[in-house]
Amino acid sequence: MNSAEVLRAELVRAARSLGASDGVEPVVERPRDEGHGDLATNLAMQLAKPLKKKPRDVADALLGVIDLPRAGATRAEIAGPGFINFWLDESLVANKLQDVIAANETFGRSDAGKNEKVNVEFVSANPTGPLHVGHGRQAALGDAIATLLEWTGWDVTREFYYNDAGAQIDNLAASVEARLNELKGEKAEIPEGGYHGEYIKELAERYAVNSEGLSVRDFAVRELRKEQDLDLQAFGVKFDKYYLESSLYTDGKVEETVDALVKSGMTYESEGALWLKTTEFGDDKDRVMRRSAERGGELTYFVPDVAYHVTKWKRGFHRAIDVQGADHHSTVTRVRAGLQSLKMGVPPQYPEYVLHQMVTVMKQGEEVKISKRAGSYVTVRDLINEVGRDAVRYFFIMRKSDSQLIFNVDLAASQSEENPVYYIQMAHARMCGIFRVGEVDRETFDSGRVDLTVLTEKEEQDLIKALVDFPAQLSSAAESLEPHRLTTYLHETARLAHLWYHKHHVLGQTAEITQARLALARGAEIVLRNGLTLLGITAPERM
RNA sequence: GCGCGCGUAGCUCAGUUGGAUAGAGCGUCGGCCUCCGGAGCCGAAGGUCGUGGGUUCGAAUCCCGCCGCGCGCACCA
Repeated sequence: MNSAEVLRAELVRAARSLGASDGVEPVVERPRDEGHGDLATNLAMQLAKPLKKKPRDVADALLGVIDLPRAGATRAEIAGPGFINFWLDESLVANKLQDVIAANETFGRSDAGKNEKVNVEFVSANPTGPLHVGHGRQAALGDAIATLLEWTGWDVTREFYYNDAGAQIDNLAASVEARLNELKGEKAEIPEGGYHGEYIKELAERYAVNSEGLSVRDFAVRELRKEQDLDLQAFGVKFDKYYLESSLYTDGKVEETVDALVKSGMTYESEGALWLKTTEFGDDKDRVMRRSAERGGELTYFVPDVAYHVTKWKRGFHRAIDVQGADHHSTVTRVRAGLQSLKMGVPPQYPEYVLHQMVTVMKQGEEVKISKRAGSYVTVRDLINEVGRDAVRYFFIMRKSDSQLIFNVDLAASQSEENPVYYIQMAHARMCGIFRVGEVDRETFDSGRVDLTVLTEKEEQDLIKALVDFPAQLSSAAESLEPHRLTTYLHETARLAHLWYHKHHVLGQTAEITQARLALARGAEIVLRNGLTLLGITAPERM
């Protein structure tokens, strides 16, 4: 139990003894303003109405029945409209640092997920070209979310869904064909909606030299998948499962789903097409599942998508998270409507979606729109080559996914403290540096017998509190599926570490102080390292 | 036009799920200083949280209207 939980338990007991109902859930949090103590509760304000008393009177009464030592506090006072602020025993706070060091690389882990299975699907690019910056944001976001869930006790599967069956692939094949014709001296006629990038020409050239007995289509898909794999490798993202859309057709899963939907009674025929009543589930109009004969009679794209999500459910994932660009927003209602129509006991909010807004790449104050190879867009590879994997990862998750992201290439590439990645890595390297210069082995450093209560400087207390708060920050980031909370936290913690470092020397003090400060440096190093590695960013020992 | 998202310091953005005097970095201005690890450290100025209402003890946060930006609105994916 952490200090907040201890306090909350005591508050519940106190509230009951005042005659509050059993359902009280006092909010205990760390106040923004440190003048307001280490922890604060709004309990008195919550109880004011049911008890028909003024908040401050309730607070008074509560203080009368609260057992401070049992709550882990040394002092409490009523403030503002009726908050009760608590000051924790400083020695307790300092001793929390022991926990950080003892847990080391596992510090921050929790078991909220109870080892239940969750599927995180991200990137899911069509194999029609190199990955673009949007995919990059998705890769960084999805991978970070997956890791956050792992750290909070979920059994995570990272999954990539290849749309290798639809019209996009026809366009791809036709585009390569056009370039092949060009090689034969004919005029290249790239179809409408086709692909114009330089890489298409390269594909055609390679195919012309050695087709390996494959069709243009199969060859192109294979090569581009290989290329995307390399992009992901460069980015350090690993998937547990690649799911091919085409397999849904060959396994008959798509037709199964169509049949089941028809049987559910949620479909109807109109104008020669088959429709799904998505309006029953909040859509603004019903959607076509199967086009009429005169339009080709093919299934629309969201049908295999429904079939795909059925497999997720059947594969035992009772929680699924899809990370997608916000431009695919319209699929959300359709996929959910399909799953609901099937009445398989899938919750209405399944799958959960994390949608991200667009990425704008800026270089020297100007927007960069194209890359040489891809033509119409900037690739992930371009960015990685230019600023490095760490910076790309960090920059892609440092913003809330639902706000647009401006990727400042110059800042990401700079080796200065204005660059947040560099700033955090530098803080970590500094902590390591202390040990290096002091010739103390970090790994075997034993803080067990060190008296940490001598860490009474303001900067020390601030840093300790931040370090101890890491698991809570991590949990909240995981719960809300918002990795940016962690980057914000890490930046702030790095700031506190820099501040402390500049103000107080570790080496060359009395043995007592040096030992205690080494423990603090070790704790900071651990938290920064865990945070960075969790996000797929390296934590160098020197820079 | 309809749906979704966004609008917070000059700029880029946080804001602990409704809490106390709204924060950080960069930039600007004014001082220090070379240290275990380096164009560093300290301080100041800077805000009607797009706007107008509502909900309540309390709103940047929730609800409604309006303004601005982005995305989506096919028998495309």
